[in-house]
Amino acid sequence: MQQQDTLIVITGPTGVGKTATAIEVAKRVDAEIISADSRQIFKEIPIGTAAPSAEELHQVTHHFVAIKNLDEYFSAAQFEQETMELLPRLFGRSSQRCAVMCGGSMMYVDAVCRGIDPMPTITPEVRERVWGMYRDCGIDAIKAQLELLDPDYLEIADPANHKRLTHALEICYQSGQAYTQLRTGQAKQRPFKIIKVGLTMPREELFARINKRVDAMVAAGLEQEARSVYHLRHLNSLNTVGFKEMFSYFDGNMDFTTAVERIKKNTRVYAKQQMRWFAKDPSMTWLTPACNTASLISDMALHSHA
RNA sequence: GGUGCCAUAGCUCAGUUGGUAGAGCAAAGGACUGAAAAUCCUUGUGUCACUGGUUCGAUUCCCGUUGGCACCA
Repeated sequence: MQQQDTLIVITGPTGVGKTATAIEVAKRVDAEIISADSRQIFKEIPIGTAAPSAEELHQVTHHFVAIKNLDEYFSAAQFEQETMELLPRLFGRSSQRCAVMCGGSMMYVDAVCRGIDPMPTITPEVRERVWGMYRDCGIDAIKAQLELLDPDYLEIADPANHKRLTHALEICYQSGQAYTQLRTGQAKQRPFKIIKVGLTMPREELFARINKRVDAMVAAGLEQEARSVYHLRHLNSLNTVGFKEMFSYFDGNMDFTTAVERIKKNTRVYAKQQMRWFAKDPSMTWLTPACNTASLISDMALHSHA
């Protein structure tokens, strides 16, 4: 029987051990790895983003790791599109017709597994127009515009979340339609089987691992890495746990020890946010990392039937 | 040993002219459809150190105990 094209998704909170598991699974099913990580995609920040090591990258071919400059725009939608284009080639190269996607960026994982509604890409002009309005006139000006162009969204939106509100207005301006009209929430059908695995472990254990990993990052030269990109600190790609705290230290707003403590804390907070998001996903199979985890996952992919 | 000050949330502290208490941080819960490691929302019961006294009522005043800090010996 012909093996069906299968995407094995390995996700879970930061620090749980996704990278190592994914590499082992990829070897077992003769697959390449797609990284679903919104920060590891950038060059120049491998330490702070806990990117796969050179050795790990050498063991299995990875995609979407260290391919963008820090000032390049990238988004979940772009990730969806590029991944969908890439996947047929990866299935074709795998004797088991498998690919592995590994990462904890929640929107990226969903973008590929379920899809995102088509929306126009915001031009720099529109972005500047809306953000200029927000800067100069505040959130109420944004709300007033939405009241005119998309009152339905204003109704359901979080009134304090300026990012959501400005984004909605950007879409309205760019598309000439209400943002709400473009949002269907409909999941796309994918032409391959998806095995979605969430790695998890007791919170206490995960937090201990996170703390330890941050210490390891510091030992590996996080401070130096952060200094090397300090001049780009205004970029979204560096609005990232591990870097914003270091920048704060460089600016004299906190001492080094405090910065490291805050990185640990913010990483823990991020991990909880991921767990919360993934917990709502009914299609997820949860596993605790153990010595047989990779073999369990490959068996799920190779022996199940769609 | 003597004198003075302190003891309140996980931590740092505020406060109650006597009617059982609240900030910051930490922590917890939640939202999320094109910047998502982003962005945003919600949540404070704790023997007010212990024992006894005064009082209708004590975390608040008084006696003592314990612990801490400072100064004097």
